[in-house]
Amino acid sequence: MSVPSRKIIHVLLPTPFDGAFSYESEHSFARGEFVDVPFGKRTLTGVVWGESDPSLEDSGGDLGLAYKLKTIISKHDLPPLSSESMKFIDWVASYYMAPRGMVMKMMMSEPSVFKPLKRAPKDKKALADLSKSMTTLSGLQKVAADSIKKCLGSFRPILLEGVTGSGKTEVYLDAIADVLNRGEQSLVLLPEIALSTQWLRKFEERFGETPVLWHSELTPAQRRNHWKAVISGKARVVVGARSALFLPFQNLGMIVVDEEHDPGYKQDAGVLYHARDMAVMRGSFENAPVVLASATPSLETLENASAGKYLHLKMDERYGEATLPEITLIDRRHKNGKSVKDSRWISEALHAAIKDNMAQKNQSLLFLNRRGYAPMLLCGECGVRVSCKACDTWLVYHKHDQSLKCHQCGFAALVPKTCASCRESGTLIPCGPGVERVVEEISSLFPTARVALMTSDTMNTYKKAKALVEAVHNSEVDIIVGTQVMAKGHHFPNLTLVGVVDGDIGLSGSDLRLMERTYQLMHQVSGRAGRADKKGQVMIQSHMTDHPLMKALASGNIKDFLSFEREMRGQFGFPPFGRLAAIILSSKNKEAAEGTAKEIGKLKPMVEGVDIFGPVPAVFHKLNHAFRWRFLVKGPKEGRLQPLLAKWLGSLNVPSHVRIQIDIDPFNFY
DNA sequence: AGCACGCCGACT
DNA sequence: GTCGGCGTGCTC
Repeated sequence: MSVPSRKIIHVLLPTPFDGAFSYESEHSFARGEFVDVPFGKRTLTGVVWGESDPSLEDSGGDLGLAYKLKTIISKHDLPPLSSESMKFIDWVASYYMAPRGMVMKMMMSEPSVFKPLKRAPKDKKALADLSKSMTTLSGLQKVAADSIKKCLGSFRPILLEGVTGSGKTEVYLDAIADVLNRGEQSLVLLPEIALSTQWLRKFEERFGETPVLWHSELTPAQRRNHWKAVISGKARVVVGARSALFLPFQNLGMIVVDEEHDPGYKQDAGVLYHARDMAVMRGSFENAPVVLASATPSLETLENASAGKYLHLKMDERYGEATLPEITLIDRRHKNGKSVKDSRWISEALHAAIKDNMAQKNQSLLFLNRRGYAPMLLCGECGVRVSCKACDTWLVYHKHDQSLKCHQCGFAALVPKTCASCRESGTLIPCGPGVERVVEEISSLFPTARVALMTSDTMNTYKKAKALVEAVHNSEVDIIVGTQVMAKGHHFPNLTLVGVVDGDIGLSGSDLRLMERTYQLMHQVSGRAGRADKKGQVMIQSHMTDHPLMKALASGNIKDFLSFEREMRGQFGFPPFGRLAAIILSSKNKEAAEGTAKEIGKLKPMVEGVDIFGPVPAVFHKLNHAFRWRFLVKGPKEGRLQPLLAKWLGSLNVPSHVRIQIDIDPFNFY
């Protein structure tokens, strides 16, 4: 018999459970309130997900009321999570088949908020009035901005397409001014590295203030302040990397996803979400427009736009049909594609082009998507290659610090003096090119050139990234050697020549968007192609110049490229023409991984229109001491794969030392 | 996810 | 003899 006034409160906790835990209390709690509860031997902060009256509770049942419920300890003096935020959490969890608790944990991303403060906080300015407007928009910009403003107050995805320099940023900042007038919050998502001074300068020009920032390099105190500013509604404009999408907004009026095509929006650890896709969902819960901005929209977004699901605003009318920069294929098997004297990775044709470009005081980029000096070390004596003990990978040689690194698990060690296998010393030979090696070679080919290396190793903090970007902007660099990070969110007006050192890497990928990415990258880095002053040129060194994709690229026509890509994806039923899900099994026990994978394989459901491939050993079969097997599930665009996956995987009992991970809408097939 | 409990290897 | 490795199990 329970006293009528006692309530059962359901609290969702930041733990890997999908369901809320039940507690009792004499008090009533509002949904969304943050409360402290005892959980096992510790105290956790969770969120009130619901309340029920014990008298209405059906006897026992699935709550398992065989034991006495614990009591809620206290509640926090914070505004409750909005019901829109809670709906969003529910939805993300169900879409990605992730425990709701873990999704909510992302929204409680600053744990110190829930701990008592050691020192009194310095009362930080809670983002002053953003009002100052100094920029005038061009006619075209105004049209686009007005179209966005008309959508405020209701859900509407909008593709804002326009070449770099067409002023997309000014357009959405202008719309943000209207959101401010409505008293609502705005969120701008940028690819991680693009949170640059370039962008912030534009913002400050427009609003005379700094927005509230959210990214991985904030100090805990900053995170605490910013998180609180968001939940209290004081933060009017938030700019951040993908994780900012999970901030506890109170009244979100608009979301912008800049560089929407950037693969960095796909979270590849923990809850495997795609921030662009989830931004659209969050917008729908918040009744807010979602602006997806890009010069090179993803095929998915373009498809949604042409199907009329997204409003399509184009900013580049005055350039007519946008064209790719002039693209030349350099066939490494033929004479002018042969390496120039004293070189292994630079062809005569590319060498001549760089020389020319330098003479005209323009910048050149050598693009190679391989960090380090050489992807592998080989023993010249016994032929053994140095591999990672934890993974199925070769260790990458980084010459600058004489290290060997595993790019999968992060293992790093100094280069050994002797071969571990035959014990001979000084026999290890670097094999293949990495960016460091290209730097070395290009520096000896062009001794007077100022060469900059731009990779995640040299741009791993905002400070370093900023310095490099500014050096390029200030023309303190003649030749950039870089991986894809160099292109993220940056545009270099004097960069007019791009040499793709190994164009074949993009063709043999186990990443279905690799080709699209290569094209996007070229577009992004290849100068102001089509503008009167400087025309961009791209040279791709390849051994497969007959490959249809290469030919499509060389045609120099975006439409050719996109229709080829579209056709390929359509043919295979890949997104956006079908749905994919990957299942990854992993275990430190080799036999358990394989055995479980095969057991699950035997139970593959047979469903019309759905193909299930696998199990196959993952591309990196061994990763971090774990052995991995994969399934790929492919289904029609209409409908969802999740129910099928839940039915298939939910019923089986997997040994506890085998981990099952579901990747909905996977990006890579590793 | 944490955190504790529990059972086998190299050290104060 | 104990410290500590991480496999396993539990949390309203």
